[in-house]
Amino acid sequence: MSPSETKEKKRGPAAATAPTEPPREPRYTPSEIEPRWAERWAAQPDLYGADPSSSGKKKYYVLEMLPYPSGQLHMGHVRNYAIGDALARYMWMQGYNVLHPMGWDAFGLPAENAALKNNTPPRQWTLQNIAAMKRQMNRLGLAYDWRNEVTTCFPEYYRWNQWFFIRMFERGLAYRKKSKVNWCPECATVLANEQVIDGRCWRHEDTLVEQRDLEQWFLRITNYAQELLDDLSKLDGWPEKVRTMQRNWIGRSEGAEIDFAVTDAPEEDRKPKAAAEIILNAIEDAIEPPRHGTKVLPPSESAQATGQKIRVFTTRVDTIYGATSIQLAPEHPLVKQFAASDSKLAGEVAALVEQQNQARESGDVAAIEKQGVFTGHYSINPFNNERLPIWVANYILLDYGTGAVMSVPAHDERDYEFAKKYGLEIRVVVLPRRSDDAPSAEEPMLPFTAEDSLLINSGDFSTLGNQEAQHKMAAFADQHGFGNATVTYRLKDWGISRQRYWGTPIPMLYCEKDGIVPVPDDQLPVLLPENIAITQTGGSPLARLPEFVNATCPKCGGPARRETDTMDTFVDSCWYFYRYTDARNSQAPFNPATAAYWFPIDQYIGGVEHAILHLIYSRFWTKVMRDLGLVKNDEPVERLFTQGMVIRNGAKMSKSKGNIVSPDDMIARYGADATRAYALFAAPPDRDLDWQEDGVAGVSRFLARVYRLVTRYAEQVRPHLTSGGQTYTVPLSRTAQQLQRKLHQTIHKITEDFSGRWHFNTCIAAIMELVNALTAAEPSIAAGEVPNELLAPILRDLILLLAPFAPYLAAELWEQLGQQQNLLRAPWPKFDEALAREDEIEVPVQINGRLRTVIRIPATADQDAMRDTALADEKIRSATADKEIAKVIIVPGKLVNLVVK
RNA sequence: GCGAAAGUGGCGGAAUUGGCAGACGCACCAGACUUAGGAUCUGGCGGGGCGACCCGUGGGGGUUCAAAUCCCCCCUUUCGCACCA
Repeated sequence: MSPSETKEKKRGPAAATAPTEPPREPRYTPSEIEPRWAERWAAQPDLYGADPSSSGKKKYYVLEMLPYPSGQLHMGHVRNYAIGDALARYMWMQGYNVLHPMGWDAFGLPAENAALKNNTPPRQWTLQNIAAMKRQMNRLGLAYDWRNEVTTCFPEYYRWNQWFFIRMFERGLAYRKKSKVNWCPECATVLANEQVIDGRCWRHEDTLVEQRDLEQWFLRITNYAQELLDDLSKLDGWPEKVRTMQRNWIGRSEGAEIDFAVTDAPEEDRKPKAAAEIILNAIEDAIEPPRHGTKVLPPSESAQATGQKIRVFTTRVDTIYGATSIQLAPEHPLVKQFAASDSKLAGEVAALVEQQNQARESGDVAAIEKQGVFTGHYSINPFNNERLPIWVANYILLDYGTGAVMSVPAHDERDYEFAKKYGLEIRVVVLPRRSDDAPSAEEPMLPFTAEDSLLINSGDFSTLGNQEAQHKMAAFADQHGFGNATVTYRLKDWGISRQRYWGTPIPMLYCEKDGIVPVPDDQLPVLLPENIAITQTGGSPLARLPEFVNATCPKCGGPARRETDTMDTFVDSCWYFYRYTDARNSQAPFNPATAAYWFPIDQYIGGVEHAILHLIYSRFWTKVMRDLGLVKNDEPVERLFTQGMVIRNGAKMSKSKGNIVSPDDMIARYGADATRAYALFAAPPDRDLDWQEDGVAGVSRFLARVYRLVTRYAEQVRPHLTSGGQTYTVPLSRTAQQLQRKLHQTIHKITEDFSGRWHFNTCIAAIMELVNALTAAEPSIAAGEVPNELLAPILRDLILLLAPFAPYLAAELWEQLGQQQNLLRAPWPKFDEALAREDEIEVPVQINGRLRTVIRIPATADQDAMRDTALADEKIRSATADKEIAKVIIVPGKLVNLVVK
């Protein structure tokens, strides 16, 4: 027998309230109530079941982002799940067929690190963590249908990763290439572009990412760049912030590519020596001669040998007559070629790259001073046949556009800065457009970069508007074979190869004879060997297992080598939410008909940190699946909600900050209901939440008050809950009416919030107000002024309103009211506007906008009545006695303002 | 540098539309009760003033009968982007 029960018995039954003698009542003991209910719920696996064939019900798919099984839930998880769970419970009570699943993003590096540290196999470590976190979730009372649980490290799941990969390979969407890739020395693996933040690893903020040349598998996400961009405009249920981030990430820009021929023509004498060359000579003098006596070809000679073209990308082809140099990225192939025969140049470029790398470490890339080196070579502007010096510049990026740029100092900030520094010519070729469509007479402030402008000094294109000129000049280039209009994206193909163990094996074979061969479908899954010792960081552990590596080519039957890299774990989370709809399917990733019923996800909830990574990859995957004929929807997620962070003492909760609050601690002290309700009460869900333990205690006190209140009247109202309608034998007292009114106002407030604003903090505050009103009315209840016929539905509805936020307490009290029906299947309280309406209202009366008094008037009072009552008020009469009332402003039902001189 | 969001008591926050600033909770103060509890109940709680009143939503200006809310300028914080040609 628990201590609380002992106390209960000693205290005896609840007595009617008497102000002088507080009743002895049972205490609210979440530590007893909650585990009891958790056990009952666990025994009913279909309690939160979703039924696709459910007749007549509308479907609702609510989903929280699946966690990585680190071993412990943190408060960010609790907040995330408390939001989703409240919504799921509300939708159930609204009569929807709700799918609310949960799973585990179970592959990933921490399992390997843990294996290294504790000598525990990754699988074992992961499964232990899953068990621990699942226990925490159940203790929190989260309403998940575990029958659809998805664990991404199980072969039953990852075999479909492999299946999808092969489908993509067949369609040219997965390909292998050698390229410069991001390498995190700490992770000892390659990272996707999306996993590099400010040149650093997304998991290791202090670790600079290196560039390595490696053979990698890529997914051709760029094929979908335009659609991923276009469809963002359809996602009006997504936060604008996330859409903007994705737009920036995709980074579409329209422009033109133009070829500049590298020239071997000797320098013309009639042209004055360019300032650049003067500077170059000075630099030359300052630099030591090549040490090994390499033969340095004169610029013209080396160019003569090539006769090549430099292709530049520009969004401002209209300014091409203002180009005064060509700038190449230091890594541009032509630079290598120039440098091969020019060791001085090679040294200068190397110095440039070195400086750039050092600057990169300091973080602020844009602030790095622009530096360049003249190559000694020239190229020809195809529009006017001018000879332009070719430079190497540190601000040109190899992997954007063509890695080469025409420099137009008059009309580009960076080119301007560069030209000023090195004394390059600055030539104005567009002018602001005046209101009469003529070019402005004055020289504009340089650099002049405004979009709407008119061309000058641009041959046949002069006087054109620059938009028009862009089209005509690109067309001109096309006609003459030296360029074309084009579109570039910043988005790059997704590199998914990881030199790690704990991930999905890439189902590919390398055969001497047949080359790259996919593993046949009937041999899937390619199982991840589990008896492997993780002994070191780095390298692909699978490569050290001969029995894994050595395979047979399915085409020729000869020996083949297996791919030993594994897939990026973001592949796992690309489509897991489809698997939830049909998680035990062994014939296909899921049944398309079932997915078609549930998709798109109605509400997805998670942290904003996935705004790019997961949320762009999974959009891509859905589009691929659509093209494979598996799904009908273009987008996976209808509405997205990004919750704020949980912070404490001014910083995000983290081990390194030492400000972690453990959910287990909170549950042990205050219960799951209080912990969850506080997570919703302390701030609106989209804002950061400041965790204050005193606040949890406050919410816990509130729940205890509800518990005592309902317990106190449970027995007396129970018989009055069976009948359907509310019939009263006597007219309701004023107090009774007010309680009823407060109830309906609360129903209205919470129902409205669930349908849009999601300010659950004020929802819980509203329930507190309702409870305060009930408490205040207790003397009247004791005096028999509130009939049980009314008190019964008020208490019942109070429990229902509380259920999404504090499910354990709601279930407990629901039973105390004698209700047999599952609370989640009980209908949400119905709002009655007539009952919520006030009959008498307080209206502020102002004089010149300052509050002077408050009058009580019937809610139905018209403007005249409001004016008369206000003017008759004693305070107002004395305040306006010797003054002239110039004007009376009346806002019906709101306020009276007297304008007095 | 560009873009977005935010700035309200000692603290978390409230105030869908311009209409009583500070709901609700925490902390604090006073009291009641006591089987002294991680209680509970009642009252108070932006600042100033004995008072009538005055001041008050980051700062400064403006619009309005009326501004936390709208407009202009500035400051601070957070987030995103940042040599993208």
